[in-house]
Amino acid sequence: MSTKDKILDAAEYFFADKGFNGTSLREITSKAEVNLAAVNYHFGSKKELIKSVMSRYMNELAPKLEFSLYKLCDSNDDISLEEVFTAFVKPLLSLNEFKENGTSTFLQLLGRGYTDSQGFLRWFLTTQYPNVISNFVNAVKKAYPELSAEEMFWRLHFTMGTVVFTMSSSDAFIDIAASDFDKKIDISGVIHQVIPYVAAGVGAPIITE
Amino acid sequence: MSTKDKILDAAEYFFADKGFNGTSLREITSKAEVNLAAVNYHFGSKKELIKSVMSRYMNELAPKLEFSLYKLCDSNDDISLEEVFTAFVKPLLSLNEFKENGTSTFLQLLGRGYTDSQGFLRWFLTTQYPNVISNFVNAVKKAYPELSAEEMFWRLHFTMGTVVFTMSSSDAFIDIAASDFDKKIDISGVIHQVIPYVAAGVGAPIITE
DNA sequence: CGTTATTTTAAACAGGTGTTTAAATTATTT
DNA sequence: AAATAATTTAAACACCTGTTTAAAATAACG
Repeated sequence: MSTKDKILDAAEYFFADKGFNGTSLREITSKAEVNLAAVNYHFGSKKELIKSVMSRYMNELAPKLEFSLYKLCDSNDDISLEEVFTAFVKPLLSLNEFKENGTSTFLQLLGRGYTDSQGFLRWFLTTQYPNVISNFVNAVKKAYPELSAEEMFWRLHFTMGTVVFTMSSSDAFIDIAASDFDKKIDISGVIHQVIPYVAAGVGAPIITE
Repeated sequence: MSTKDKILDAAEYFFADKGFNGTSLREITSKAEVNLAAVNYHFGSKKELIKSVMSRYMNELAPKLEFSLYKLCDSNDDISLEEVFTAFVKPLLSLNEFKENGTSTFLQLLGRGYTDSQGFLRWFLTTQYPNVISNFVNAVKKAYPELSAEEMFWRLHFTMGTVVFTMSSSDAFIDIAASDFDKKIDISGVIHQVIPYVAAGVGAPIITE
């Protein structure tokens, strides 16, 4: 394995668990068993390393997600919000074939990206992968055309919050759920719990008053 | 104003904006115009300072919240989930009288507490203020008795995520919304947008399959 | 082989972190 | 007013941070 890949693997491991700010380059290079200076040599800076870690996943996920959402919009049938959110499941779970624990790692990273680092990663994702977002918005529009642009704006951000927050702490939640309900759950189980929730949230009646 | 209060005020200002890890004691003491060593003298450590910042709000909020939720459960009438979440509004908004921008500051702090610092603050809040949680759970149970304990567990965590994530970035969202929709919104506006969403999410039909 | 490139290495850099110390100052109490 | 206690202060502590440097090692190419 190349030095670059060794660094990326070690970086994503710590980034997902402890956030970007909470992870030092020395932790990363020590786990990766490479020299400290290798990060700056291969990536330029820590900020670029963070981008690279996210890009590796996004480049894998974005096309699948775009296609899955596009297909849904393309048909002439009516679609439900549940179907819109279910369109995320297969692409997300396919990350487990891309990398071990890929799905939950990616979702945790996404959560970190939205809370750490004062939103620079949010900017990075929305500018680098705008089609995912626009396809998603189109699908929601088709499923719930009465939703105004403003309500859409808020509800999609609420949804983002639900998913990102849940997933960034998914390991802790899964542990608690396991001990409280004596029931083994994995990341796919959490996803199937969250879909009815966000679908109902986005599909909530429109505020009239 | 006492040194202790000056530190608390400066600390909450930076903590809300940049997180606990992202704020240094030197930033705090410099804004508070007190000596660096004052933090350790008055609070012992940074960790204890974080707890104190949170406690100041929680001690103000917890009794009001408990009472508001308790009153709702106490009546013989049927209650809706919307009513349950609406019970949070007045206590939360009353923080604005307690401190300028108290509501949004507190909610941002809460968001930080759940993502920063690997969950030690989550532990602190759930152990120090358990009655808020249990009253809340009881209210939800009364509004939606068909919900199993496990579904309740997940949906309340999803709700936590929605609120906490939204509020920790509420300033950014409010800015975007203002420029995109030409409409001035404040923290109370966001709260009224989020209630139908979480009420519908928690009230989503039960998964049978 | 010999000569470039590329990559790895140890060391230092400049700056930041939370915390502690002991002396100086202010408040309180006797 | 004198003695004690509480607070504030500047300085240092030990350690960690991302980044840079120049020399050493490895790889690629003519």
